[in-house]
Amino acid sequence: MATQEETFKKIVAHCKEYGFVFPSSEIYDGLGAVYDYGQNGVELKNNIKRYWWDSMTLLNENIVGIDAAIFMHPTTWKASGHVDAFNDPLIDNKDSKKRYRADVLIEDQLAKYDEKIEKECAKARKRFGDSFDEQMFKQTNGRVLEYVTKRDALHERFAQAMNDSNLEELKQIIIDEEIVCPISGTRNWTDVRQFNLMFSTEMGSTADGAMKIYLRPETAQGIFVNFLNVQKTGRMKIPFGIAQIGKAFRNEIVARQFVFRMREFEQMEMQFFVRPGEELKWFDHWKQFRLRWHKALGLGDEKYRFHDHDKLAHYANAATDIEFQMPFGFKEVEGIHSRTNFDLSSHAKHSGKKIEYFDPEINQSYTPYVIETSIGVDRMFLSVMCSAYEEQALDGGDTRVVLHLPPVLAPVKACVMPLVKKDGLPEKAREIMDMLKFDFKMAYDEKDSIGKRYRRQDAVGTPFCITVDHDTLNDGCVTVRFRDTMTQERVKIAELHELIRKATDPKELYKQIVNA
RNA sequence: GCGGUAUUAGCACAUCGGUAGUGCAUCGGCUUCCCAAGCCGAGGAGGUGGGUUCGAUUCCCAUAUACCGCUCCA
Repeated sequence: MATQEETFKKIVAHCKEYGFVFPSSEIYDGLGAVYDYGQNGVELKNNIKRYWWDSMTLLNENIVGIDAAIFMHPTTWKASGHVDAFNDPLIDNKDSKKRYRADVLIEDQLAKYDEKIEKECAKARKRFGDSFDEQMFKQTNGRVLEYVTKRDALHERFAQAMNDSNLEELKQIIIDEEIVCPISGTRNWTDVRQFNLMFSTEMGSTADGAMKIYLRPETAQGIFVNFLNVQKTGRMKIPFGIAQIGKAFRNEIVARQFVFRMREFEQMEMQFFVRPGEELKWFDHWKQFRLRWHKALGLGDEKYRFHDHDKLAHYANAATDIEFQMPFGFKEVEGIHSRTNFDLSSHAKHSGKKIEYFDPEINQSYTPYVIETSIGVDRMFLSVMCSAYEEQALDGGDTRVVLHLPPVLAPVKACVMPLVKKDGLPEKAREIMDMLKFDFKMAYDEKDSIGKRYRRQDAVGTPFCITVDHDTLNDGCVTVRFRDTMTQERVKIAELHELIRKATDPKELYKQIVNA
C-alpha cells in the first residue's frame, strides 16, 4: 500500500508537471480543494465529456440534453431536501478529538431508552411466561413508564431544537442527558456548530432587497424542474431521459485526495423517467449500460465493481455505485439510483404545480419514477489518469514514464517530427501537419533528439508519433511509432488519416456499448 | 474543523545565522540523430506576514497550502 500511495503522489506531480491539473490560484498559495485543468487536462476532460454525452444522446433516441443554470430558485433546495439534510450540526469532544453529529448522538441516546424498555419487557416476559401481556405491562410497570416519559420528553425537546436549528439547545440536551464520548468517555464537549454544505450568495443589487440563493450542490434538480418543459416541447413519451453536464458546488468539511473530492466539481447526470412499478427493471438496465460504457474504454474490467447500498437515502428505493480501483482503494466514480417519484412530487408540492404525465398506453396520469445515473467528471478523469500512468523499466536499464490513455481520450492524437531539422524535412513534416490538423488534435516537435521527443509524447499519452526522414521525400512513407509498444511501422502518408481515425474514433466504442 | 508532519527554481534534492548549489527539465546555438547522446550559452528559487538579531532561507510566532490520522460525505 505504501508504494501505491507513492504512485498516487507521482500521478499528482505528473498532472502538474505536464499541464493536466494545477492547484487553483497557485500564485496566491492556492485555494483549498479547488483545482484548474491545464492545456492537456482540459483536452482529456473534454474528450471524456464528449464520450459520455454522445453515448447518451446518440445511442439513445429517447434521451435529450439540457443545460440548466447553476443558480436556481431557493425553494428548489427545500424541495430536494438539501436545505435540511445538508445542514449537519456537529460537535467535537475535546479529549478524544473526535467529531460527531450532534443529532446522531441524541438519537443514539433515544435508542438507549428504547433498549432499556425492551430489556424490562424481556425480563418480565421470562418471568410471566405465556400469560405475559406486553401492552398492559408497558402501561403499568413503573420503571418502564419512567423510561417512556424520559424518552418522549427528550424526543420532543430534540425535535423542537432541530426544527428551530437551535444549536445551543442541542448542546444543552447533550449536557443534560450526560451523553459521553464513546471513545474518551468524557463530557468535555465543544459548542455545536453548523456546517452548511451549500455555498450561498446574494442575488439582487441592493443589500436589503437581496435574496439568498445557493450554488447548486447537484445538477439533478435542474433536470427535475424542467421535466414538463422538455416533455411537452420535445413531445417525449415515457420512458425517456434528460442528460446534463455541469458544475456543482459543495462546501466539504474535508476535501482531499486531489480532484477526487473538490469543492467545485463537474457532474454528468442523466435522469430517466419511467412508469411506476417498472423502475427496478430500468435500474438494472442502466446499471449494465453504464458498466459497459466504462469497460469499453479498456482500462481493465477487473478494476470495476458494483457496490450496492444497504442503507438508502430518503428518496431512493435502490442504489448502487460503480467503483473504480484507484491507488487508494476502490472508490465511487458513478452512482445509479432509483429515486422513485420523490423529486417530482416534492417539486409539485412546493411549487403548487401539477407535475404529471398522461400515459396514453394505459390511459392514466401519474408522477413518473426516476432512475438517475450520476458520474463525476473529475473522478472519471482521475480514474483514467491512475490506470494510464506507468513507470516502465526498459531493456538497458532505462525507464520511461508513459500514459496509456485510451486513444479516444488522449489530449493529442499524434505528433509529427522531422528526423533532423534540415534538408527539407521540417517542410515535409509541416505538410503532413496541415493535412491532418483539421481532423485531429496534433502536435509538432523538432527540438532535441528523436528519442527524447518520443519520451515527451509518452508522458502526455500521445498514441502516435509520425517521423519524417530522408526516405520520406522519395517514397512518400513515414515511420509511425506506437506509444504502448514502442514499435515502428512504415506507413504511406496517404494512409495516416485512416490509421489515426480508426484508433481514435469513439464510434468503435459505441458499438461495443450497444451490441453487448 | 482538530492533532501530527512538511513547504528552497517547472521537478527532485543539498547547503548555511553573513556569496543559496547540483541533477533533470526549459529556452537559444553547435552536432544531424529512429528511443531521455554530447558540447557551448541563457533564464529561473527560500509559501506569505510578523518578531528576535548588526544581519534570518536558517531561530520564534502567526497564517496559507499539501500530506497522514480523526470527523464528514445524496
